[in-house]
Amino acid sequence: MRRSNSERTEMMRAALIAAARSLFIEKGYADTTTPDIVEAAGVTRGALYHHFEDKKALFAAVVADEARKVSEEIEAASAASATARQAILDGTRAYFDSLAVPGRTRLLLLEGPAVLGSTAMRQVDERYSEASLRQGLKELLAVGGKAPDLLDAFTGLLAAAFDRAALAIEAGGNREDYERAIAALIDGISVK
Amino acid sequence: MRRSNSERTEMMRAALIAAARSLFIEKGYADTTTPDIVEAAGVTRGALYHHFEDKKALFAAVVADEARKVSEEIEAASAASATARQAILDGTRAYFDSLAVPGRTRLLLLEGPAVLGSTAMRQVDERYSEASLRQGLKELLAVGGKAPDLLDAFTGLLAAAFDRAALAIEAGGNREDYERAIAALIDGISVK
DNA sequence: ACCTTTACATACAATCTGTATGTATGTTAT
DNA sequence: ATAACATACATACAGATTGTATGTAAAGGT
Repeated sequence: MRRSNSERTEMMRAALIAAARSLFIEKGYADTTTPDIVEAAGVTRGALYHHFEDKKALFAAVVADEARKVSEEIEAASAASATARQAILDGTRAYFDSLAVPGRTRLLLLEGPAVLGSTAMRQVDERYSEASLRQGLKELLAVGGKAPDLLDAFTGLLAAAFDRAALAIEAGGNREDYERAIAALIDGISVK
Repeated sequence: MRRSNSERTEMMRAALIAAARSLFIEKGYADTTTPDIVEAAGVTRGALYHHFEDKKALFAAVVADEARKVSEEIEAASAASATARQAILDGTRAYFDSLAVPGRTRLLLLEGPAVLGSTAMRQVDERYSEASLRQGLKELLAVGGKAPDLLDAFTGLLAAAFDRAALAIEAGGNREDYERAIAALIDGISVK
């Protein structure tokens, strides 16, 4: 079968990312070897090192893929919300749903920051999921007549709280409790 | 010089932990090799693998040491606080001070969860620093006449927020802003 | 003093990563 | 259409790292 180079590249990258994703989730970054990955993808290490600079770059591609999916699901869930408060709460629930996809917490919350560094990971987070949270909080503070000088701080702190909640829920915590606690935090900063 | 076996063990373990700590902070877990560590400690790999099961176990010992120090500093800072609210805020500031020690955020917040796993790391956190936060929140909710059914959730969420604040401060964020934001979160959940 | 156990050093085997090199397939220009 | 080139991928290799196995010296018990 004859395929163009761009088609070959696209398919090969997708195959390697899919195989790597599965193995990184199952065994973690350190315990996943490049021979493992290429065997799962049915190719050789030559293909991997042709399309990715190194193992870390492939991991970064996997993480970016997941972050984009999470972001899209949050946007879809909160786009039609009536109020700023409701948009944040809808987005929170969508975030929990999205992070409940097996392996995502490991990729995005545990291994990502360690392998890629906190600053690189923060940039990914800010570019994707934190952007909508910041917007929601901005409107919430505006509605409540509060100064927006702590907007950045609140955004970061709440994003971290969401992350922890997702991990706790995965570990068996009661999702309802965490949703109520987050609602309480949101309401606490929006009223004086 | 003649030393007892227990003395030898204690000194060797301390020397290995100190050397490993320095290197893990400087280069990270993956890029620190066991030859590096034993060379810095002035011994051979035989000593390392005699006292620790593997490289990960040595890392765990380093992390546990740091977590204990952080916990002690929080306890010392909040022991004499007048109110529950003040105890939490004093503890928060002590936490930021303690996490400002170079390398601690990397060890405790970034590499620890990834290398040791989130559950193992959570147990360390809960055993040490989160215990005092939970106690403070419990009193705070009691004083405010609020039900303690979300105590666990609030403890986890706020602990995560503290962690994020420590990372943000280290990355150049304004510490005052984060302390004010945290105070706002605390006050938000303590009043109705 | 002898024997056992513990502490540590040295030697070894099995991977794993990244690179260098070789080959086949696709692309472009004449 | 085919020569010339670029891209995609496979194979081969060198260096480094981990954990273990084995050997030696020091300590502890009887």
